[in-house]
Amino acid sequence: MTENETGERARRTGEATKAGILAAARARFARQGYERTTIRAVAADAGIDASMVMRYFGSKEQLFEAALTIDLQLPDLGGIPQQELPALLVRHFVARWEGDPTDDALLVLLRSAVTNEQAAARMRDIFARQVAPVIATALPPAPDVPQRAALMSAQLLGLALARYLLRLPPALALTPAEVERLYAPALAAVLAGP
Amino acid sequence: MTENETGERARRTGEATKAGILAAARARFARQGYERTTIRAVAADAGIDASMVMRYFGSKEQLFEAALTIDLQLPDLGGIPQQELPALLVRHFVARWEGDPTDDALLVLLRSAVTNEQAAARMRDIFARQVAPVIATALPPAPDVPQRAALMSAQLLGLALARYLLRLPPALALTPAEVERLYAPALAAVLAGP
DNA sequence: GCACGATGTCAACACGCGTTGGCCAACAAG
DNA sequence: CTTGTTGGCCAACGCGTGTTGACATCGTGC
Repeated sequence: MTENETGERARRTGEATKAGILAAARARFARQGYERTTIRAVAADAGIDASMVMRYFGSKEQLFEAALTIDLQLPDLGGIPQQELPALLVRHFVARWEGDPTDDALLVLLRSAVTNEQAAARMRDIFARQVAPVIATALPPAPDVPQRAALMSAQLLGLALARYLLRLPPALALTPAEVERLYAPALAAVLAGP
Repeated sequence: MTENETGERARRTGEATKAGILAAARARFARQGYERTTIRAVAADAGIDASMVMRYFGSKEQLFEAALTIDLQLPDLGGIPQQELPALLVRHFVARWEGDPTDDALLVLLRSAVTNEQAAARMRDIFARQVAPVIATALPPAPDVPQRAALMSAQLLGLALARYLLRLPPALALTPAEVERLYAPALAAVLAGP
């Protein structure tokens, strides 16, 4: 057994390969979803044999699980006035979707969550842990805060669906700034309540 | 001419079988999506052999195509005042989603459109032919009417996504009337513009 | 009666899938 | 040198898939 020493030399470990597999898997899952993504294709993208994927991740399902890890990177909304929250959320999400083209995490999650119960559960978890609390801190306490947060999330998800998944032409015709201008008031309407 | 006789095995006409296959296919596609739905499973649900499905529909893809035929049954909005349109749309869509449980058409379309380009194209077509014109008739002419219609569709799709596909608990906690009360103003915000 | 088309079953084919296990090359340690 | 570990390839297995074609059954028109 190899022992780690303090003066550890730079070695070509399996970690690099594992990261390569994960990146390839994310890209495939994002483009094709869970079912149509094959272990063989992921392995080919990563430049190794399919059996290596099994070695490092155990099974296709575990590989998928690993690819689902996501951090929405929501900013801290502690001091944000309620009026500015909607525009900020829209801007942040659009930027997140259109930012780094190699960051397929959101695409993986949304595309998979619609047909894969495992991914749907992950989505619910992300909403409960990352989205709902952040929105709740910017709102005065009320019994229907979680419901309003869910409806705001629905709006943001619907935007992503129409623009980045279905690619409705009129939705694509808008610039990010125009989306913010037209869509933020809609978030605000749910935020404020009827 | 074949007569229906009680107690005797009536041989099915081809149309009845075809309709049975289509109903079974819609249910499977709605629950499992395109990839995980197998011809054998559809045939078993319809109580016939898998080769019958091929006989009647040619291929799995053509069966899917047939299952995608959808009529949103949007009411004529000719005389509707603009103020009432959002609530009417929300009510109509929620009713359509929660109405007939055997009518899986919407579920098929939405679930498939996220991973299947064929279904996505169908969705764009439905938006362009059924949704956008109806919304446009209720609005004063403006250059950004299609964009606003697309964003309203995004909101309705997001609602369906959160409530019926992802099943976010807070979104499920709302009654249809509460959804209408909270969500219609959001549609109105997009409809009216900033 | 008899052929015929409609309705349906059955067995098989070819293929791609996830997964397994054996083998190989490099290399560090004893 | 031997031994063990690591990173990797290769061939194969078992299975389920979409799809095909040969065969069975039965009501009905000539």
